[in-house]
Amino acid sequence: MDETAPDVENEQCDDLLDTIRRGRPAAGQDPVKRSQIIDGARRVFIDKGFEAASMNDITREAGVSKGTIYVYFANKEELFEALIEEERGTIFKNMYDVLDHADDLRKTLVKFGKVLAFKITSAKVIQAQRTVIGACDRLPELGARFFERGPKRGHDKLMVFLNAAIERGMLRIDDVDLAAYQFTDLCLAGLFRQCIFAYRTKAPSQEEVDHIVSSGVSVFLKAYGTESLAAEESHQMIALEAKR
Amino acid sequence: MDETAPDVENEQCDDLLDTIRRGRPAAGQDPVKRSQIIDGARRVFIDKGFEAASMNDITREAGVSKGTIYVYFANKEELFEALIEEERGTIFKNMYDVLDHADDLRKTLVKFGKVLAFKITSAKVIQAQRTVIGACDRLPELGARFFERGPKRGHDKLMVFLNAAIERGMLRIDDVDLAAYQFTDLCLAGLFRQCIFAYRTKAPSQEEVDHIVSSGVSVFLKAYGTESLAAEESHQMIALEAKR
DNA sequence: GAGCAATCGAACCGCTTGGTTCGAATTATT
DNA sequence: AATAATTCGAACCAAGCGGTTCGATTGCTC
Repeated sequence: MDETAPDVENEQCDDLLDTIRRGRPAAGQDPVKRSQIIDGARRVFIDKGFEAASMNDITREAGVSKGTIYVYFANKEELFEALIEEERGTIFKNMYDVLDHADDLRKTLVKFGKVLAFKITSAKVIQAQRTVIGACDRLPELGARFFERGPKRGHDKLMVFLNAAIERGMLRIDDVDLAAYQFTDLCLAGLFRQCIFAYRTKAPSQEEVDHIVSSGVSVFLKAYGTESLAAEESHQMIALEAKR
Repeated sequence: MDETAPDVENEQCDDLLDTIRRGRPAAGQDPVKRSQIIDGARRVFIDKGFEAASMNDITREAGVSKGTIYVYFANKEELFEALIEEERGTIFKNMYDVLDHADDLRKTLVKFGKVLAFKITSAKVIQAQRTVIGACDRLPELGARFFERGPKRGHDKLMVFLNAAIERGMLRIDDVDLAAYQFTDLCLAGLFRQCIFAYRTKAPSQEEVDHIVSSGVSVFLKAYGTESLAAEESHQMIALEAKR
């Protein structure tokens, strides 16, 4: 690290002290203004892509002067990275909660699959992903970070869930890591590639997603479900028919 | 159509006649020069993306004067589209031949899956796909066309193959269209999204692809294989063990 | 070797880019 | 009301953009 460079963390600390002392955010520290800028940036970046988006567009869209933007963000790349970081957070937040209150295995998988498929193929998320993908030749670490802290983190949570199901004797899986990827891709079955290349004006319909996911879960369970899962399910079936 | 505009097709025809008559390509008709331009364009577009690539870069890289480029292509977009059109052709050409000389079902599916996974996740193809994805907000029809004439066409061939296997009583599938997507995505199992966001410097190893594909085919056949497939496979197994 | 046409290469156009600067206006604390 | 500092807005910069033009050059055909 460059020894002559000012220590960023101390600087921020000083700014924070200033804020407390004077009851007013220091330059480039007001979170409201910051959001305002990022909100404008989001609209511009996402529908123009990184390269085509101009700082002047963002200025206009955010209703903030150019000078101010450069107080909050050193340059275009830094602004973009901050935006994507936030975007990633909101996209993947709570996406995997379904896995925590598990009841029936099949039902849980279907519920999870639907949430996943819907989120990942929604217009907003597809556009955001396109923007990241388009920029990730120029900013290689951005794409890697996006994947690592987004999809990958969810993948890990899914693995934990699958391992628990294995423990309970409901699944038999050799390579859980691979199986988790297979499950995710079964739930998306063509949707992701189709959407990312040719988003069909509107998102896939509820019915379409339902059909794909329930079929995907069936395939997954036929491959990895154990006899005791089958027994439990037929037991439920009988109970259901008895009720009828 | 604009009646005053010269008829493009007749113009090309005249040019062709000129070529034959004079033994020399007409302006903007020399296929060698055309390739030379596209080759340069490929290098620039693919590693800079559509927006960031400049016509001057391409001029330099192709070793062709700017004026000449504009004789062959009306503008940047047209050049880019021509490039992608060619790229799509070379990527997907022969990719589905494996399906034509079918012998053993599982073996054929594995062979096909490997070809698919390798192609789609190779460095060159990933970069090309990124470029298309990055540009497809600005050129929406390009992405749609790419998908339609590339992945979609292969998908259709796979459906034909699956239908034949159903006819032979080896598979039992309700929704063949969906099943074909499931198969493709089972063979890629996470690879595509992983590569497109965070290409890990080198392509997935042969072993990795082998593992993923053979596992994917197993899942697929457990879900959709019939008893007669199982019978045939166990029959082969017995023959194999007898030989040992 | 004469004639012709495609290619070259450089200059040029108007425009936009990311980024910078600075005095004026605004805002909140004291 | 005085003070201090953030924000504004507009002008400004050099650079690069896609695209065009045109005379010089090259290389082929006859």
